[in-house]
Amino acid sequence: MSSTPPFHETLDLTLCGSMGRVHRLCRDAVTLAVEPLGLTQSRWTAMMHLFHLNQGCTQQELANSLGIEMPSLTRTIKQLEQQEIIARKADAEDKRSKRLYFTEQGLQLLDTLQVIIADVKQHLYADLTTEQLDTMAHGLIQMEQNARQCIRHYSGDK
Amino acid sequence: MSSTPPFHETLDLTLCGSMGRVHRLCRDAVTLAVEPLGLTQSRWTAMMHLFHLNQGCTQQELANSLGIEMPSLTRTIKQLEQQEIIARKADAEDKRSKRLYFTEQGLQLLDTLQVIIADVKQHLYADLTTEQLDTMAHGLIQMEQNARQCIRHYSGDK
DNA sequence: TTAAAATAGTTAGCATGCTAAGTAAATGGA
DNA sequence: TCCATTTACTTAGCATGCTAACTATTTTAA
Repeated sequence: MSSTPPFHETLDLTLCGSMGRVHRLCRDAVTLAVEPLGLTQSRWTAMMHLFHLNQGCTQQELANSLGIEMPSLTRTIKQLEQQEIIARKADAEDKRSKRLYFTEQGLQLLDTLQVIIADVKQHLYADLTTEQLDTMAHGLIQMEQNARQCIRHYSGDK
Repeated sequence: MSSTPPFHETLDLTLCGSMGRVHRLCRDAVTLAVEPLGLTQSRWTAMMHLFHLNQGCTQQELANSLGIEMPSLTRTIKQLEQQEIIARKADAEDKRSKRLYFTEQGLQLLDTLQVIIADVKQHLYADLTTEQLDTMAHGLIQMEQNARQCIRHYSGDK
């Protein structure tokens, strides 16, 4: 027994591959469930984050919340605007900024979306205890910090 | 205290967003570290998996190991072949299959790659105990199963 | 034995992340 | 005050995942 490798070593080369795979699968599950609403992953994710940030935030704030870069968000915002789910209004104070709001229809769609996502989430978390989920969440945060430091190490510092 | 929500609830809407983010960051960290070798993420990942499968496997087997679809792999294989890191040889038994082998240079590159990845991995896992990593690995497997079932639920079964 | 179904691989084109480089507005220091 | 820097956002184009649809081969079954 003492020579058995730790379980996670057997799973994947860096755990990263598994995370990518689980990420894609969870994403696909939700996207499939919300398919009737005509939303892709990037769109429903942005909607959920906009809801949690409260309306009226800037694109920069939303991008930070999503953990993606601005250009990635620009495309999604444009689509949501074309679908008339959200509206962009120039900030009166700072003419560079655009603030984001749900339209009337957008709010209705959001309601439906929330219900569906809550349901899917239950399925995704099935058979996982709160302790397990919390351990995973803490681990993810730690790995995120490690990775960022690692990136700094290999790029900036030479 | 009793009304405090579980930690993972505060982290992200579905944990999926975090996984995607950590996945991208880990991937970037390794890719940056192996940059001198001229390899992108999909290429070094494929090399590592090919090594673990032993040479001579088919593209289908490698795709399964990587958890990606065939067309995604085709592109990567083509690049690795152009870089003369791997070679494809038609199977004598089954003319549809192509078996994958490292070239001489490919093997040398692999050696260097392994050393670098082992190093990066240490950084990425810093401050995480074996127990934590194992819990995460088990959780990921469970979530992967849940997601697959969920996808079946929303697509096939109606 | 031969036509239908399954399997290995490819090509074409979409979704979503990224970086690099550009525009317009705000800010800060000479 | 005014030019240089910074900031918010956009555009262009790449990397890597995907599905759909095609070819060629193998297997299955009538």
